[in-house]
Amino acid sequence: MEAALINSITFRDFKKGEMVHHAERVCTTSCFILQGMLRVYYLKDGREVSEYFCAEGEWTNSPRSFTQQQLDIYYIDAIEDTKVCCIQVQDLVYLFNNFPEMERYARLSMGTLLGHLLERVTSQRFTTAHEKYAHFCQAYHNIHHRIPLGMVASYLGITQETLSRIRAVK
Amino acid sequence: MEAALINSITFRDFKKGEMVHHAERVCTTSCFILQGMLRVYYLKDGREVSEYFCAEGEWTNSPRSFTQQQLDIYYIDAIEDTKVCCIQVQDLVYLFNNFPEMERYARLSMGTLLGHLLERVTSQRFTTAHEKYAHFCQAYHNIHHRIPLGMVASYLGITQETLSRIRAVK
DNA sequence: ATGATTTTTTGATCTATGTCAAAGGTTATG
DNA sequence: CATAACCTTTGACATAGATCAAAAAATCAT
Repeated sequence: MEAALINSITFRDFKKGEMVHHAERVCTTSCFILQGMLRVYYLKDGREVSEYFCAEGEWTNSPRSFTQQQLDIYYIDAIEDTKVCCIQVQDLVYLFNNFPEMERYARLSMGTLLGHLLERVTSQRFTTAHEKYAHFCQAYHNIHHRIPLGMVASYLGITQETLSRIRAVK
Repeated sequence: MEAALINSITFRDFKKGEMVHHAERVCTTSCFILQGMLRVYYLKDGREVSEYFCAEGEWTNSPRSFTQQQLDIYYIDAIEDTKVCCIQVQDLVYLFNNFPEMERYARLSMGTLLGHLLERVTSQRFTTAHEKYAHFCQAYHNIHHRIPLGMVASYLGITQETLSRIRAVK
């Protein structure tokens, strides 16, 4: 299995601000971040809304587009110079079909992701902008300071101005 | 595999208002709803906050508690008289270990669930109470009228009063 | 470095939604 | 079938956070 895995992997570098995935294409690549940071976002009324941020040690793709091989709303870009290794969806399918332990790995890591998302849904309701920001800092504990304020604001669903004021008092 | 599956399954009935799962226990059972409706909720400042609703054809449990076998914040109750068939976590583990196709089924249905959750996170930001309610009606198209107003309000993170007014104008 | 972008902060309003309170409806129970 | 328990609606008022505008600070490119 190791050999099959190693053969499927390629390396890529992205400059800060460079596009990693475009919403007009089906996502066929999943990136494992070695260094740097990627942002998954979409456009709403012409504005970029950050969906989430991925840093070292995380797999990044446009989830529904990658798993279902169809179009979705998400763009991905690099918010720092970033080094990744990539796997193509067809190689991953091959691995799933030939190595059942991969299937288990995927199921378990999806379970973890699901837990995080559920927690986030929870944190978004019945909470003030302050509480949302506090939760964000906790969820992204050691990387939150690497993300520009405007992106954090759109992630939280509040305006830049409000977030700026929140940071000022804290 | 069919035999193994059938032997693991038991049937249960819940009356409207009856508790299905208590947050003080680890969740060891997953319920497949044959008829009726269950609600997953948690307590915030003594109030019940609905996390989501499950109807016919869906598996219901306390997600992190069931998959990680640890405590979590969620309670589950029946909001209608409900008939379910249940599987115990240890039986499911057995099936996963002995029937790789089960593993795949679980991974794929998790992927679907993940997509839904992501969409929900999206819908919670930058939307007015009106938009949130409209999205809810869409997401729960043919079952939303079966859910009491107060529960819908807490699901959306708005007050009952606001939801009542939204419904009035529409 | 130095001017040009871009990002963040600050200030002055405005509005959607929350809170509190009470009255109507509806459903369950002895 | 009556009374209690619960659920929904309506009203008056308060407030967190949005919007618009512009200054200040930080970052980028020549």
